[in-house]
Amino acid sequence: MKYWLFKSEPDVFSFADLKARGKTGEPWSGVRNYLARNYMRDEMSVGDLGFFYHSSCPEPGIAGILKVSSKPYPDPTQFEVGGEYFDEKATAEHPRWMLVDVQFHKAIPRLLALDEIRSAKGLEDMLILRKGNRLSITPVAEEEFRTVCRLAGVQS
DNA sequence: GCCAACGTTGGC
DNA sequence: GCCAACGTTGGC
Repeated sequence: MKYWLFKSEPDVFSFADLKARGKTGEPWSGVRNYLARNYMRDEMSVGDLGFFYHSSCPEPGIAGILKVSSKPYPDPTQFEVGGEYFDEKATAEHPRWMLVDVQFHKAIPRLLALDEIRSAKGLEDMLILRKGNRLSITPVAEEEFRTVCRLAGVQS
């Protein structure tokens, strides 16, 4: 089992939105970065857990816990002609972008704010804190996962 | 709105 | 294959 951090702008799609999807979950579509794609395509397994991180908003931080709920499959938005995520070089035979579905796993009692993450002992190496880090999906070490859960008051 | 970081693009 | 220019991200 691996652990991850998924970034999303809550104005666009928030942890509450994911929770509202219930067991249906949500395709993590629109990722157009190769490293983030590779994480989904090559390294994720059904049942992996991840933090849902709110970015570009008044209160950036970890808002909840999600679960990877599907195997990787082609991101359908790459085929939507005229759509925001259309990729003219992608074909059904050779899709360029792969994604997984995620679903709500567990609420956390309160948002763990970015500045708390930054000042917490044991979280110094989290990739989200790296200056200029723009990856929308980053791996999280098991120790880091447990530390965040403890700080956020989650039984893990 | 600013600015630093950094991935991508495209000319050579 | 190099590298400058450009666009995007994201915290502040």
